[in-house]
Amino acid sequence: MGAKRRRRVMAQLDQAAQACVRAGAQMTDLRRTVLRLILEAEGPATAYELLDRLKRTRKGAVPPTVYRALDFLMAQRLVHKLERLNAFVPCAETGHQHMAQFLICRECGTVAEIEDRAAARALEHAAGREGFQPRHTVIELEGTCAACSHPASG
Amino acid sequence: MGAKRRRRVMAQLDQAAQACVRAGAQMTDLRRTVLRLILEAEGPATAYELLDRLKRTRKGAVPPTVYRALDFLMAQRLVHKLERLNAFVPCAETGHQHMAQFLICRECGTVAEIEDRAAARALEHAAGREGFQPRHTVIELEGTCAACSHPASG
DNA sequence: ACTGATGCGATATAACATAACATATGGCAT
DNA sequence: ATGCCATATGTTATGTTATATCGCATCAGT
Ligand SMILES: [Zn+2]
Ligand SMILES: [Zn+2]
Ligand SMILES: [Zn+2]
Ligand SMILES: [Zn+2]
Repeated sequence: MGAKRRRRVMAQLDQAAQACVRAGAQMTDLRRTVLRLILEAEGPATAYELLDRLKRTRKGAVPPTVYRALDFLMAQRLVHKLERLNAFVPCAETGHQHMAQFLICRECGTVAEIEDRAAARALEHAAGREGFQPRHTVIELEGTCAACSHPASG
Repeated sequence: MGAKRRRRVMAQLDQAAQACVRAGAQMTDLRRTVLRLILEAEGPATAYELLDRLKRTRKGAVPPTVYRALDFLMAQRLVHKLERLNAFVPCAETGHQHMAQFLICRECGTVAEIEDRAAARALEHAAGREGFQPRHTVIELEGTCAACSHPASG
């Protein structure tokens, strides 16, 4: 089970590297490592959690080390920041631009990235009516996920 | 011009106090003062900005003092937190429950609270499809406001 | 070689938020 | 009146998240 997942992570890293080439951006060792740590994480990872893991292989890593990598990865749309959690997750749909939307479960901590076009359109229109040009949109729904709603039936 | 605004703030404070009574919540001096500081602020106010102002009249105020008041005011839906800015604004539409939506201008810092029912419905439906029950939703559009988009025509 | 852009190292500090325990107050049952 | 509980706030300390700034190395274009 671990092997399959590792292969998937590797494939995602390669995809990400190719996307960077296409965008004229440099996927360095550091950035690739931080992205790998995020991909390998079970859920959202905070900057300092990533830093701790990064330190295992990169002795001198300090906060700016990881924040710089995160800034790059966010600019490339390879990862998203969850503002409610101050934590980072891989983009579930890299490659095409989208208005990321998240469902964050308070019970189990699970985060799901969804993409509801109707909601995105509605917000774009609402902004347009105000003459507002959105550059970055945060949409995070915090509550109870399906699994945690059901009283463990079975 | 200042007098008019002060009267409006006072009216808002009284409304807020009444809402608290209806909700069985205690609008204490401290909480009222923090709400007043938020209402008087020109724009979004951070917790530490509020703390600094609070200290002028409440000598021993420390971070927990203001964070507790903010927690109360948020629970009463009298203020919102802007997650992108770690800052607080008064609710523009107190009294009726709503999915707050914000337009945050990067240029001038202006924040507008809007309420687009179509977007809210779409997100509720999207969550429902996933079996997710939202309790709190963050919607923040960051970009350029109408005033800042126009090259100062005149 | 010179220059500018980028990536990263390294140190320090700023900004944001909470834990944990103490004290005060008021309502209420005995 | 006394004891008890809940709520609000005081108090001290700490934890967590993020940035500023300066320096060095590399590399591409000139
Ligand atoms: Zn995404
Ligand atoms: Zn859950
Ligand atoms: Zn509101
Ligand atoms: Zn503006």
